[in-house]
Amino acid sequence: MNKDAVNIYDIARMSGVSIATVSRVMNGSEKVSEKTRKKVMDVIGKVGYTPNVFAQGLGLNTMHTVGILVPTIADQYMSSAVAYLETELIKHGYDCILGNSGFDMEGKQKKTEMLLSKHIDSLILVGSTYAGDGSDTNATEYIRAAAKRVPVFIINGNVNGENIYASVCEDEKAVYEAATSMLRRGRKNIVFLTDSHSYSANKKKNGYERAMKSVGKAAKEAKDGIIYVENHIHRVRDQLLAMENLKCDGIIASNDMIAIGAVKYALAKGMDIPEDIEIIGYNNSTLAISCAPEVTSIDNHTEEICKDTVDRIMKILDGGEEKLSHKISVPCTLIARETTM
Amino acid sequence: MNKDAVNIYDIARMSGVSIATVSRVMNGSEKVSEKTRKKVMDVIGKVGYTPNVFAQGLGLNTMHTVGILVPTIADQYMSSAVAYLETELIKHGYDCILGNSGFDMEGKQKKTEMLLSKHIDSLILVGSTYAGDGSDTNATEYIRAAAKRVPVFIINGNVNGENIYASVCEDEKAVYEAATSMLRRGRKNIVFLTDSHSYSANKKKNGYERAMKSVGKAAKEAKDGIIYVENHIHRVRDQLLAMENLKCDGIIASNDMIAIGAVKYALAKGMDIPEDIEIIGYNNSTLAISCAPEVTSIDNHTEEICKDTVDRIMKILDGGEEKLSHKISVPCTLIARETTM
DNA sequence: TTGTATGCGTTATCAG
DNA sequence: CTGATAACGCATACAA
Repeated sequence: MNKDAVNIYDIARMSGVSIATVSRVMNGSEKVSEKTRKKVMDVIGKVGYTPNVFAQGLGLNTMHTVGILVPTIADQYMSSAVAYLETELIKHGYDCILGNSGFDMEGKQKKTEMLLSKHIDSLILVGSTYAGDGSDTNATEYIRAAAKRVPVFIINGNVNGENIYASVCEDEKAVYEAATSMLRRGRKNIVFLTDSHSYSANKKKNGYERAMKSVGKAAKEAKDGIIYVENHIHRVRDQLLAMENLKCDGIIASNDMIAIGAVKYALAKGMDIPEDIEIIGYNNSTLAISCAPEVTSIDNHTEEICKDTVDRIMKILDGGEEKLSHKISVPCTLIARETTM
Repeated sequence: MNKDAVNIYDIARMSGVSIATVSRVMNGSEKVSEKTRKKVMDVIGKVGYTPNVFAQGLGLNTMHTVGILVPTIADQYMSSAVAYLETELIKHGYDCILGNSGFDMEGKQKKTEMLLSKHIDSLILVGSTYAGDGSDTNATEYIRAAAKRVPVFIINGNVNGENIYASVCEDEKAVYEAATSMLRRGRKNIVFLTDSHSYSANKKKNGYERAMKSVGKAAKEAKDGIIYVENHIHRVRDQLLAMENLKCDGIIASNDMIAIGAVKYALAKGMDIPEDIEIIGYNNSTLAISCAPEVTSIDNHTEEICKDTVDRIMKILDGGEEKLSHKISVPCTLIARETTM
């Protein structure tokens, strides 16, 4: 059971050379005659030798592996991001190892440690939950600690520190513009729905508040328009239905799941969408088009961000100590559908 | 960069014992005095020593890691299954490493090889795509090859072979019953929508055909009711709209995405759901409740199957060569919503 | 109870 | 161009 059996010594013996030569052949060294290379390759081809990655890793201290940490892979945004990342990493000859951390601090630290212990060459944190709310530096100390060992990349979040790199989308701007355009269309009471205090959620919230203030709303009024909900369709709907004095003609949600809860709320209230109420979601996921009416959503360009992240990882890993900017941001795009006018 | 630096020799030196003793402490051996254990633990706690997993793996030939292969993690069913599997595996002290194989043979073989090369203790294949269509044994040869190295578990698929274990849900029965109940409610023209020829899709198809025949439909007629579509909401809708002589009052789909495409089709046709047409999806995913009307769906008990799979893996890994059945199956449950009467 | 010595499969250094 | 040999860090059989 679990017999790799054939090792470099076997190949060496079978092809009448030393292990050093076999190793050279495997690693494509120039310093080996075409004749012996062929001899060795023939044997390898015949018996199907694969180097033992542990032994390799032991010596080289690298596994050509990057760790990817997500709060939960059972989330459309995370799973699609992981899919993009994996696809890109493979192209560069890196495998990936996945960790589900959950949202609590203990899980995050533990899983970070787990990934680190696998001697990953780099660590990718997916989701703004890893950025804390952007203020508490204790909450992100484990990230800085990890960055002492390998370069850390955060997708859709930002943490300051040496060897930490961030890729974010311009959430603040996107929500500001979405809200502003609603206001231009004459909407009077716009609310913002979110389920989190993460870095990203806060940026969206700021965009909303700035838009509200730009049309003369008082700070308090803008704050009151922010409603915290659970990330669950029916519970969003029910929570809104339970708010008896809720009067709104526009909703911006921090993800599509919540937006669909809002749609269900509006339908339950007998409102016409988008005439009576406009709704905008976030992430432009499959959920947005599964709904009826289909939900206008802000696309945060996950694929682009992921590709870009992998590119930057390779720059550091291959190119050595090249200096690259610690943070890049990409603009979002509003995908208009049936829940806006 | 990437300095683990502190190894077992350091700890041994710092606590004035031999590396053997440190190793014993790390592995919780009985044969070490409380005094020295404490001494060593103190040092470890102070400097934060973590054993090098490569060195461990080199000697023991196990990494306490299981490989999970999915065609694509960017799929609700796969990602939720992976989440369940990972949660369970962690409880048993196993980490997991993920591979995205795609749906073509080359990717499947390649990624299987990749995972195997990481010295996983077991391999889990998620999705019936890995079972081929159940007939062509060439298409599953790489699975049998993998099973020579480690126990292989297939979620929602079946491949015969030594050291290969399967967990499936009773798709045939579930679809048979769903179709039968539609027929009992007086539906005359029921069609079955699927995007695949996988083991699981075929079982569902068989359930549909059996139900049709049970009410006296000719074999040909039953066959004609099977429509192959793409796994994409709008393309399903458009394909159905393009079929000018399509007349149906009942649709069963092999997943929720397709079912929602069917809903969109019915709505575009101006049909009333469920009065004019009933629709049943599969997987009972978030998509099913995001739609309006919300889609009746068959729950295939992913969580249960995943838990069960991990339990069986542990029986083999911990318990040695215990014989367990090569295939278990769990029943499905119909979750009635607004697209059925 | 503790320490010593060896093997695990590579890669890399250094002679030849 | 090729071969012998020393790391790499740990677990463990064997000694003490």
